[in-house]
Amino acid sequence: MEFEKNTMLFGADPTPRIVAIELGETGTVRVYRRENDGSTVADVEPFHPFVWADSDVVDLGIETEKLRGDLKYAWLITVDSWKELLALRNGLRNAGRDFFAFTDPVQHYLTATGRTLFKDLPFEELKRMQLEVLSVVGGGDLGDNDHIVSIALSDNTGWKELLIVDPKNMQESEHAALKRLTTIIKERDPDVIEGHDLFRVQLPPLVARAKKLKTKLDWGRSDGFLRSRPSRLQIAEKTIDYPKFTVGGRHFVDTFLLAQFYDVGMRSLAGFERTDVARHFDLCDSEQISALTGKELECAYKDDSEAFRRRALCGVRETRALSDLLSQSYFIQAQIFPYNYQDVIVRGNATRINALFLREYFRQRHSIPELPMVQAFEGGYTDIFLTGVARNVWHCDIASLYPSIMLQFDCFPATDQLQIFRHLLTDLRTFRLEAKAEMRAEQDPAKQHHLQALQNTFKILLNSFYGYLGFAQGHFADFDAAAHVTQIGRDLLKKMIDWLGKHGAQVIEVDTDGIYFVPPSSVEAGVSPAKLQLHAAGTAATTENQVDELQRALTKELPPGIDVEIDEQFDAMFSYKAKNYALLTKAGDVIIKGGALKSRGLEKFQRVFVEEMIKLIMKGKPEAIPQLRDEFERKIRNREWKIDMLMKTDTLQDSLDKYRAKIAGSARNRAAAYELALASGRNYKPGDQISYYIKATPKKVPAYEAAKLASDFDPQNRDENVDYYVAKLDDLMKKFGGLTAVASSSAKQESLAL
DNA sequence: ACCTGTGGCTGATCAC
DNA sequence: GTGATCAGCCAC
Repeated sequence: MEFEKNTMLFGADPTPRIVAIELGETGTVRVYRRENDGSTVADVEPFHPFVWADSDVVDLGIETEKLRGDLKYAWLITVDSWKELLALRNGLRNAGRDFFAFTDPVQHYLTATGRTLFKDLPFEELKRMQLEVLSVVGGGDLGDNDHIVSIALSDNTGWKELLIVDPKNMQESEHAALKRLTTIIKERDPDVIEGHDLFRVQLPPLVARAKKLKTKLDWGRSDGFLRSRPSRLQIAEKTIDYPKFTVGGRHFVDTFLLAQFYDVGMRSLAGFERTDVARHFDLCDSEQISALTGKELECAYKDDSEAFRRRALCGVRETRALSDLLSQSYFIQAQIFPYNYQDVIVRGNATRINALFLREYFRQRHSIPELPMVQAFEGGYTDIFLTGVARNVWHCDIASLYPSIMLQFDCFPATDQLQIFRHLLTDLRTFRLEAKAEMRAEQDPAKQHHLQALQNTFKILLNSFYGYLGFAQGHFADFDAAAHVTQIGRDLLKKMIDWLGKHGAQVIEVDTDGIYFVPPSSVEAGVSPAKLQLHAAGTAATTENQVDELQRALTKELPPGIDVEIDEQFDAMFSYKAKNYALLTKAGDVIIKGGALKSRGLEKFQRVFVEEMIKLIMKGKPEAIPQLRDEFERKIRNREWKIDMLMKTDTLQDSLDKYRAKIAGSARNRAAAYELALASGRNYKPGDQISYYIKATPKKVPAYEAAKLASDFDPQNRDENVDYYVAKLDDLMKKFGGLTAVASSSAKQESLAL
């Protein structure tokens, strides 16, 4: 199956192996292509940016094209250069006309032509260079005393080079290193420059030093300069401000941002520094070398030691390995969406889907709608029917619930007159199944890996379509349709719950598309739920039949196209609150879900304690819990742990200025992490993490006054507030005290006991 | 300039 | 104390 032939998804122009697009001389773009011999050629192509307008503009002396259909923006104005487009936009704004236009010239070009980057280009043929700059901080942030001490470079062919600034001849040597860096970039001509925290940490000092030392960073493919402007990135609940750097004809990829995106799905990274991420993926070839920081690093540098060289090169090696893992999915997405490679990474799913809609409406010369009025709508159904411990717990869920509902019940945007939504959803679903099947059949590991990345990309896209319906900035968003989808989802789930209940199952917990329950045969009828002891029944063979039988019976209750899977069985479940539970797998592993049980907002000792306690509860040994508590208390009082067990790590969401402003305006409460960040005098930014603990104080004071940075902790002279931490332990005991023995009923189920 | 959605729990703080 | 509010994090 050649997925790339689907023009709605991949664009209508199949031009292969484009590696970059750059704005050229007036009215042109340069299209850089990779030839089969590995060289790069530049084609100069005409450039016609455009504006969608809500009315004819002949009165302004501009020609327009009337588009099909009766949607709001039904006139297309095309001009011959970027300069003209900027002038047109100003003209329309001044004339009070309503219009819509992309702000990015590359999106204009790719949308208008139907081209995308990287078609038919293996990932290995992309020229990726890694960069790591080490600086010595001589005072405040990027002060005059700061210097670059080394620039490490590598690329995906295995080449590497280390530029070290001579400490005895700082200025001249630094100047030479920067010039050499520019020369190397021009000679090796990478498509992509990769680095960890490239935008916030690596590039700003380079620019600052280059300015100071009067050397130009003309890294562009046609000699253009490095440019930057403040930008903002929303990653789940975090907002990261960063200077967005661009340079003509190349892409910047920041593995720090890739790690942030990765963690949204997995929530498994300990931190976001390169060493944290590399360690998580088991990419550290030598932790000690990599972890060499601060003073140690400075000494190693001044001694001109081998350790310094190894450390400096270790960074780019790890960055390359990280990028190998994390950037492939975006490489594929760049073949689909009309965005620059570096922009595909930072654009959200719904924004990217919007770009697909607009490209297809443009191709078909069809009018487009205005942004819809925002409306709140209800989400998925969540409920809990039983708290405490249950044994022999099964899980069932509806396979890809929202995509199935949208297709089965025709929940599509009302304004989508070309039915793009339906077509894309249908195709993506087919493609995903095919890519999965092909992947299983494939022998070559490299091709298998590619297919895996492809099917995963399809999956993410597929799951974003529902979100698009409720996306305020999507031209084809439809909040009524979104509300309809969730309404059907809630109804389906309630139907399943009813059916399970009627057939003797005990439903425990429900969330959106899945149900945890104790199967019928193991629920003892006539026992008061308050004393209900649920347990396993039957042999493995009969269980298998039971699963099939139940799954068939349940599916029969539901509309066609809605498939239920009983996908997992567990030895035990600890049900605490909605979206908060733990599972004991048949293999003996414990899976914990929910913020109340495993949030990063809890100190490590609390997370460990909760995990151990839940294990004991699920394994039927609650009597061992007081011992566990005493052991933890002893370790706290004897100060046996390293501070990482007691410290809390918070992520700064606001800038320090914004925090100050909010405090001044009583718009928020004080918080320890911000108070410490302010007191440190360092330039903390949103997205940065602060680790702190509570020190002993003569009087009881708010946490933010007793907080101390973990980095200021002195193991020789410990000052943590042991009573504070023991009290937390007892809070946990109280919190879970009533749920340790057997399943207890919630208020809703108590009526059954009567 | 940027932006998928809703639902739910907890700790910290603060006004009452 | 108690409840309200906010921020942060998590499930799906």
